[in-house]
Amino acid sequence: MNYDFQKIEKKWQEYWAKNETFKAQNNSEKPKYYTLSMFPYPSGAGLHVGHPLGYIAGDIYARYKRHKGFNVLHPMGYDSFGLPAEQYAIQTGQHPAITTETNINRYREQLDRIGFSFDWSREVRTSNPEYYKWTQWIFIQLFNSWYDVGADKAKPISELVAVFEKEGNETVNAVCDEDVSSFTAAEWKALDKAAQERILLKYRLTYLADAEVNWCPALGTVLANDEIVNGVSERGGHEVVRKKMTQWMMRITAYAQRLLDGLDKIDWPQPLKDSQTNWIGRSEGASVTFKVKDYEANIEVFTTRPDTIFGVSFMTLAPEHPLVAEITTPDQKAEIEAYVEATAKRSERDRMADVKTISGAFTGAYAEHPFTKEPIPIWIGDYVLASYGTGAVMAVPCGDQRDYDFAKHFNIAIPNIFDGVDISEEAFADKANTVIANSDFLNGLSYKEATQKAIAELEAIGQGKGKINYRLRDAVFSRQRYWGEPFPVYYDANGLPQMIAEEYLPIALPEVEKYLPTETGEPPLGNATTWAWDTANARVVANDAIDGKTIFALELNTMPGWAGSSQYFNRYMDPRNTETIYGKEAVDYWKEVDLYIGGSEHATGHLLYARFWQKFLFDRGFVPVDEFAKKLINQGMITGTSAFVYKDEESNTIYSKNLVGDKKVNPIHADVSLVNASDELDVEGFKSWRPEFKDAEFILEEGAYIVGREVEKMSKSKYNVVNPDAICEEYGADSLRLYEMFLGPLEQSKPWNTAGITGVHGFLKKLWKLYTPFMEGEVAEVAPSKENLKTLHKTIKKVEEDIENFSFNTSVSTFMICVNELTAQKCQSKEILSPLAVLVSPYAPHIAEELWQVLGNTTSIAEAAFPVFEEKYLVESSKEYPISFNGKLRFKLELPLDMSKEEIEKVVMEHDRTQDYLQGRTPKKVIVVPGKIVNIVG
RNA sequence: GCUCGGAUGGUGGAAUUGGUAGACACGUUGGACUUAAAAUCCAAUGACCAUUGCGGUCGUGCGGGUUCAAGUCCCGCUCCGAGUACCA
Repeated sequence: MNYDFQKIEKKWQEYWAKNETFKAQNNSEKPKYYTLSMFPYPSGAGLHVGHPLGYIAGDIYARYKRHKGFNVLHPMGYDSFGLPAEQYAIQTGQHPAITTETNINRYREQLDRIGFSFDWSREVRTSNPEYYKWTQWIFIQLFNSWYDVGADKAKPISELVAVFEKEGNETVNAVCDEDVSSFTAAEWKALDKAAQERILLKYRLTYLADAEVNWCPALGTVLANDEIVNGVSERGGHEVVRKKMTQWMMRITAYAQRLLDGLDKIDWPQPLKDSQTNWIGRSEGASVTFKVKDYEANIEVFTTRPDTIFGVSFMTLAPEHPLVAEITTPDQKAEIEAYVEATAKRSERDRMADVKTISGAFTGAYAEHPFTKEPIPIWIGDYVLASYGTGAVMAVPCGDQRDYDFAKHFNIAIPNIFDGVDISEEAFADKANTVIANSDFLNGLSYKEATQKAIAELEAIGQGKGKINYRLRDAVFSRQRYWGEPFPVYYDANGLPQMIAEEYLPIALPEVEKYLPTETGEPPLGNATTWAWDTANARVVANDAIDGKTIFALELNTMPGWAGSSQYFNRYMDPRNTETIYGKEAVDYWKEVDLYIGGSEHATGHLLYARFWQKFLFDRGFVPVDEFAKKLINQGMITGTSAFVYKDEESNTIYSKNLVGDKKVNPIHADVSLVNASDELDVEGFKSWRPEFKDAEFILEEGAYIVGREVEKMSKSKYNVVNPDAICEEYGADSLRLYEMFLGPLEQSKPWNTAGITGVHGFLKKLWKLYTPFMEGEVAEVAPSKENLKTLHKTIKKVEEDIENFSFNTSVSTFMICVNELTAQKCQSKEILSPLAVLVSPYAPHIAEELWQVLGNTTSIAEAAFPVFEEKYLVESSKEYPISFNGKLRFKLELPLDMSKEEIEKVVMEHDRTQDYLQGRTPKKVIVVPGKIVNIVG
């Protein structure tokens, strides 16, 4: 009987679906285990072999945990809002929902073929109204919350209002906008409703603000910082400019410290934690207030080096700093204005690309040094960023290279305040070796001592205090796009945002004629004609009904891509709940994701925002834990192995790789499916694939055309994409699963080369062969031999260790060794073959199910317990000792393991070969490590 | 520039606390089976030298060091990859 993988795989995929084998229950006697793979954006291109890598690893772990007696939750869904479907809609007029549906169906087919143990009954799609209802719901909760710094948690806004009514805002310590002024209870009560609303907006965890945003004209939307790579949009690589717009913002900065602290509690890869740490960018220092001379204004700066305060010789403001226009003297006005205008014109990208050119302008104004009272010239320069700290720095040229360069360029004094340091060539920024000089009360102190002293003195004169600053900014939450979650928001007669009551959610995405911005520059939802909120009847009505009394305009922006993905892992716990976001029982039972697998590219996007929302939901009592994923693993990328043919530049001749020599040739990508395992090209296939080369002359070597190979990113344009369907067709899903694991360590990036798959496919055939006696009829009960048991238990031990360590590649090798050994032993014992099938089943579930059935079982192997390793089968009585001389292995000697050190030395020294090597010399030393090695020195 | 990874045969990669480097596969070569091919099976396969057999020298990016013993530990470099970037 042949190994008919097509038939077997289809059979068991149908069985699992029909019997709902992997459906998870929200309560069980068993311990719970929640393993999750990051859900995909269903793109039009479908899956290539790189995509399922993490899913396969997660699936192996899920199946393993099931065998180990856990109640396993292993769901899958789709992050189905996003730009590509919308771009396609703009080009073709096709509704993104239709494109998305088609793509999802294609994904589902591809996923089903690979034999995943997903609980599809829990599938979520972020673009489904039943799902985004709850994304909108969370937005409302954020709107109705503020951050209490004292309690270090988010609280309902109603509690804040209660405080305002009782004692005003003086006692309130909240994370809020910087421009809140203080008021008493009486003053608060005297305000009208709209004025109160305006104040509350400054406290809410999501709020409207006029923000400098990254505007991408080509995409017609703003982008978050993490959506910009190298100054251009991550998607499409379009130009990004700065623009001021009213946007919904998320007060993630309230959580900066907790997001940082939480990293210590979770088992995530260090590089990922590092990039979150850098992104949050905590720095300790002081805020210092400088008075502007002859002017009623102060300049606040943040510095990490308050110890160098006596080294300040100028100040630099960002060109966008609000004080610039005010303090500039008439003489300098023209110059400053020209400079401000010039920098505004430069795109962020230009400014970044060109960090070497030093530019700036003098405002004509002076600040006053807090201690010496000396005048300090105030400059502006684009090396100071408006978005970091206060947008102003106290420049200490002797201690900071940027300040140093600026000072040199503009001929500003560079006072030296370091003891015994030469600063004629460059600034001195070494904190550890700092000794302060020429600094009044700080003289002779180290960095640490001087910092403390300086802060204390600044506090004493009321011009500064210790401060912790974060690089993390509040996140822009509005997108000027169609295909995203609509906000559950309308704008009342005062133009103030109002939340729609929870009971009327979801607010469904309206239909539009065109997916482009409107002629007046409004977002695509501006094209909707039925997009107004009727407060009296609580429903969406036509725009022409807007009367400013009971019917109002709805929000035109939509939410960003990360909104839906910041809560899906919780929703899987209770995905069909229509009453609440998830039942308390469900979320108390599953608590958090035990194992999360996904790409490292989400380090500062999805994974940071999701942690933020989780902490918020925790504060407000909606979830029981404040970190959503205990352990996280990044799967590496699978790269493609591109193939090249070499066409002569002059003629229509194409040379085989090793005949190119010094000839001038153009490498041309050949489709990898036209190349065999020996790098030989199917020339006829190539000619019909690229008809422009049908008359080309192919110069072969030894009768074949050999292509060049190069590892590149897997992409359509490089013709190196390998489709998992094709692999399933030719070798089967079990081979695909095994091979993806066999390629190398999960976390590492590695090239795909289809040629190697014959190895694992051959292994499955050999495995199948071991069981063939049971397919052909009755097999007499055979007791396992000692070798059989040793092979089996060795395998159990290794495979179990490997799975626990996520070292899936080595367990595939272990299976191969096991099957090779059992084949050599002619093993026919059910006591060996039964547990072996279970061991293999997480990796190659289809064949395992089939073999399990062949052995006479009538239930799914998924229910079988994982075999238990027993040490006793591995106990050896002897060991083949390597005998080395001066660390070099010379021969091996089989000796009993219970032999003492002395006895071993005696036997080895008396051995003929030892005497041969020593040639009469007496060794200086003999190292004997029982059970390991013997080394003779001398 | 900074931070974090990594470098082992022709290829992907093994090697637990320092203890037999190259497991397991791919590829290659030779052989068996076959009219032939495919499939399957067997053998060899780090490099170099020797070969009648035994064997020997070198070898984990480079240069040092610790040790009886180093892919593994320490110091100094080179190259490659990822992230980040005027963060005061």
